Amino acid sequence: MTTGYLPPNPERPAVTVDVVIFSLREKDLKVLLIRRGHPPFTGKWAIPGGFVHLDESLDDAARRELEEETGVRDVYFEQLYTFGDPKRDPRGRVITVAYVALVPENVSARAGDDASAVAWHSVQNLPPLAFDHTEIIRYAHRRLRYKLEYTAVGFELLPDEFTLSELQAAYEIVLGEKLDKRNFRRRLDEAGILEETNRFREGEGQGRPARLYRYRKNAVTEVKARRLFP
Amino acid sequence: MTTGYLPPNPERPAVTVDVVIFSLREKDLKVLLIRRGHPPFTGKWAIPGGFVHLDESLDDAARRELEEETGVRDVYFEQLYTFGDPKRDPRGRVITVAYVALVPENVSARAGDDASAVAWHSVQNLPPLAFDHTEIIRYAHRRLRYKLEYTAVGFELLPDEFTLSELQAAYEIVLGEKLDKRNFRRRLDEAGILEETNRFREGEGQGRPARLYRYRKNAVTEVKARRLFP
DNA sequence: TGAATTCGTGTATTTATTACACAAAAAGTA
DNA sequence: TACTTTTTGTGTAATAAATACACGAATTCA
Repeated sequence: MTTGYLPPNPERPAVTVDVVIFSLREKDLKVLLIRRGHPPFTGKWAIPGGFVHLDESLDDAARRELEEETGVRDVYFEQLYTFGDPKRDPRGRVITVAYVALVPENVSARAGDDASAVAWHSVQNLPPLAFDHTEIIRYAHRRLRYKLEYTAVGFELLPDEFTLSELQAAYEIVLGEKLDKRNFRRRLDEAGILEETNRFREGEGQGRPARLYRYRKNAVTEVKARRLFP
Repeated sequence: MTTGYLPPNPERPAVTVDVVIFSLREKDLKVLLIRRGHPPFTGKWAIPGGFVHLDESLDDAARRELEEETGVRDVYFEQLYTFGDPKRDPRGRVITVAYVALVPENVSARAGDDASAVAWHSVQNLPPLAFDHTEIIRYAHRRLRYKLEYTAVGFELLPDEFTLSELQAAYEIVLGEKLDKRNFRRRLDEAGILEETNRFREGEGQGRPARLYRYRKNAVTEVKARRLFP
């Protein structure tokens, strides 16, 4: 602490981070919800979150919440928006910094301390949620669709190796529209963000085995000059 | 206050809003800076901001700060990003929700309570700034360039009526590149977001007077299907 | 009245996007 | 083992969008 005014304690809002965790499951875009075990909104579904510790950055707080609920580190996440309506929490003034995270299907959820249950819910069919979490999820979904068109973020929803059909299906689920197979592949090819492996997805389906691809980590992902999928 | 845990006072961060106010002046993109009159960073330049009151929303706090420094209401502004590094303020933990605002050239700055001076500075040539404000301005500038390509936000930097050349110059300054006059005008025409007036900018230059246009308020501005200026 | 300046307009070329179909490889079944 | 079913992987022509580019008209200034 150096000199200088800071507001006395009772005048400070509380600050939380809340994380919208997306994952593709059962051919649907799902979001991880917890059933609240404490007031307010006990028994209601909510996105995971918690108070920001005094010595951790916002990103660190989001990472911590994410790991508590999924056990995973090193997944894609980014800050979404900060929600600060004075009435959004009945306990008093709570400002929340919302994050979005993308995890692949092989990541499983686990209930944290203050949740009585955890489950994946389709974004198309959300239960009534605590706080303004419905609004937050809607906002996150809009941002995800948007980012998918411009950046290579779609890979974050798939395991390390995937077939082109799986990747296309992922895009179709998030964007909510069918894509043309050949045009989709041409775009990926031009973008140069994939590398092919010598392995194939065999035995699973009943047709011809598809080649497995992997995302080139050194590919420039952010702020493409052109849309990836117009 | 209903039941439910909230962290006790000393564990809460302080929360501010800071506003990056952009304006076009002297054929340059400028940002409004205040010279700090109190610790920390007394005498250093900073973007205007202040603590969020317990009973106001974040947008309201940003609007209030904006009005204090410029005297204007009803200008374009939007939330930018929330900066929360634990070390960003030497007084202790202060999280800031950053905003961007766009004001036309006819708006003038005025020093608030805790500023010893106010001035417009070119974003190309910023003085050393307090806190992480250099980073915040950089981020805001990137977002502005980006938004300009996709939305009709450029009008917010001009007065109600403007010539097409003035509008083009505004875009060129923010984007940092020359645009083709005929292509620029065709795009505006196709977008259908302008309406022409019967008035002309006369006497000011030495060439042929240019027609004045105005932005059609009912035009759909957000999330164009196509880029406005690719 | 002529020189200088800014305004306002159209077309041809290049590039990007879209729409569309079939043979090859494997699995399942009779 | 042959036949059916399913999924993979590939190219081209038509349409739409983006770019590059020049000059006469209207005004001010000397």
